[in-house]
Amino acid sequence: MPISIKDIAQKADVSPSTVSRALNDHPRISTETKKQIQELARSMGYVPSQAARNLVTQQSATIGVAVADYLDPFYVSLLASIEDVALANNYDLFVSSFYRDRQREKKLFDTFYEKRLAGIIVAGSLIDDGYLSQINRSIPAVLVNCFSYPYSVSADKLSGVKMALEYLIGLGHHRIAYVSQGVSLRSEFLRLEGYRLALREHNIPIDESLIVPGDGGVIGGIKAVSQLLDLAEKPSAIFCFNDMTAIGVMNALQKRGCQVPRDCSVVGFDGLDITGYFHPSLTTIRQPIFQLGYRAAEMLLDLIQGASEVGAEILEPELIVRASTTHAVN
Amino acid sequence: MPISIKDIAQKADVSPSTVSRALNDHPRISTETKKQIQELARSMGYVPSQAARNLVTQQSATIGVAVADYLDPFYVSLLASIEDVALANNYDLFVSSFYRDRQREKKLFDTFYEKRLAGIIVAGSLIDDGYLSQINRSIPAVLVNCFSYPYSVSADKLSGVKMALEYLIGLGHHRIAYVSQGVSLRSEFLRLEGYRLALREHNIPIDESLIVPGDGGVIGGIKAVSQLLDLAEKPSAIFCFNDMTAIGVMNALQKRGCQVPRDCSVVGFDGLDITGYFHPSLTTIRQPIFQLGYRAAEMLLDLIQGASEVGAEILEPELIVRASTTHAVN
DNA sequence: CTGAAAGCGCTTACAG
DNA sequence: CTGAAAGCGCTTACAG
Repeated sequence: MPISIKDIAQKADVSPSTVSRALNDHPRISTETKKQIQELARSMGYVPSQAARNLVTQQSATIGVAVADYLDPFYVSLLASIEDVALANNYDLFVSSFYRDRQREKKLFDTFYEKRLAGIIVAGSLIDDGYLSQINRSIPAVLVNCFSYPYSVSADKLSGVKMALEYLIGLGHHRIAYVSQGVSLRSEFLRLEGYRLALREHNIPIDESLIVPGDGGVIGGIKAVSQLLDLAEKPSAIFCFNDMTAIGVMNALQKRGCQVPRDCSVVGFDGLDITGYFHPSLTTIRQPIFQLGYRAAEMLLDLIQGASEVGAEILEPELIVRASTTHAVN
Repeated sequence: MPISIKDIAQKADVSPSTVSRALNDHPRISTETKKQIQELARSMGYVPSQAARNLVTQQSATIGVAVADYLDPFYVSLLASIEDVALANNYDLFVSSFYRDRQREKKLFDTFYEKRLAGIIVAGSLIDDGYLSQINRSIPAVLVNCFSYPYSVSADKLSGVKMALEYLIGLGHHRIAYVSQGVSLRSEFLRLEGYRLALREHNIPIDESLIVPGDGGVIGGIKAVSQLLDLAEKPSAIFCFNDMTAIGVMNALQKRGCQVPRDCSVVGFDGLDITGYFHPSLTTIRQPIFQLGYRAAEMLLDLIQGASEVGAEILEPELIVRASTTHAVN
């Protein structure tokens, strides 16, 4: 049985109210008794009950974070930056992954609500706008990479994809494949849009057989390659939905005896640290992951503290040229 | 203001007790009113307050998980398997990383206790046995890879290291370097012990200059390599504390023009999926990560449900031979 | 099968 | 500056 405020009060011969005030650094309390009680509490090994506190204050000092998949390092890095801000502001984090599953994502909101969390951050949501707009009624929420949501912070996907494509086109590539996520979400839509736009602007005809589905992970990238290498006219470069996909793509190419970048250039998307250590190191579009998480947390904190409008921020991605890309031979 | 059990009671014209019973599937309640109330609750969008429930029942249905570093995929995979078990048993997870920092790890225990969590799992603890033994007084705890703790599940490090070393020795390697974690914890001690033991058994003299410190991550591996390549007599194989270290080691070797495995073999430890996609793919000792997490969660659940003894389990690792190792040329 | 009552451990107006 | 009291939203013996 944990010791309570009452136990301390009894031992200190004061009322529980006084103990509570001492422990919470309330102004209306004599410095002396405050110190005494704090000391006593420590010596008794007192640890407050969050449940009791949350119940009476009708709020909790924990922030919920739902991410699409924490087996993807992108989300883990995001988490780390959110955690930085949260901890610095005395919030803790309740983290959960919905493993790219809509049903699990929806269930998470119930869990968050049962905990009466102070606010939530969702990254990689699979739920459409209609549902998302409901969230906000009860708990402040900030979305990452879902810029249609009023409170959100996103990387400019369209611009990122165009950077990648223009870079490849500049290297002389004309047959550029795209390995998608395989699920029609906005993040997918934007990349595809950017892909088509960039090609069109450079008068490169769009060959639909070069657009193959992945699954957002390594396996999807591997499967996509076997499809692409069976094509009569193979691609000279492959642009991937994200870095995990690109890892699979590079691996599969190398397994099939196709040298990267000599025989085929590969470009990823995300800018995961780990891709810098691959051989060859991966050329990729870096999302400002740290900033994304940092701002999301800051905006959420503002919202929690009563700000009525925090807006939707869009951050610029960046092209990181490494060793997985080179000129087209022709 | 969220709606409460009282609101439902009023609308249904019954007492709050009845509502509580209906919602909790209590046996002593008529099937009809139960259904009615459940239906009503749903239609009113009722979501129970965990704080209130936890306060009155004096426990919570959430399990705390503390991991050393969730930027290391090892811990993320572990988390995923723990989550499987927890969710299947209607527990949710409160996860936190202490980023290989003792102080942060200690603070976590306070947080766990404030939440009156049902139990905790710690992986990669930096705290010594003395402190660990205190944890158990208040909250059931299971440790992962800390087999001196009474309730724990660990991979047999010593045996794993010997497998790796014997494999390399079998390939004809005599100058085998070891890149450590750089912190003297049991997990480090065991690896070093296994390293020395294996060499001694095969009458290979131990050259202390071949034992260099890493940091458990990629950067440490990179730094270690520059130290090793400056040696007059270079190693022909490098055994690494873990896979992340090995990734750094491979990268640094390749950067210095040293081909893996032709010029130097590399062996990791952990068996992370991602290392199978590197080029060359990494030979490594696979810890049974899934089993580790799965059993830890099961044991904790047993403990929570009153089991007095769950013991300390030790699981066997496995050598995965891939492409980063080959015969010594001599 | 159902209700009234007590209580979980806190916080916070309200008096003094 | 301090205390007595009420109440947060539930659960659960105790009666009936």
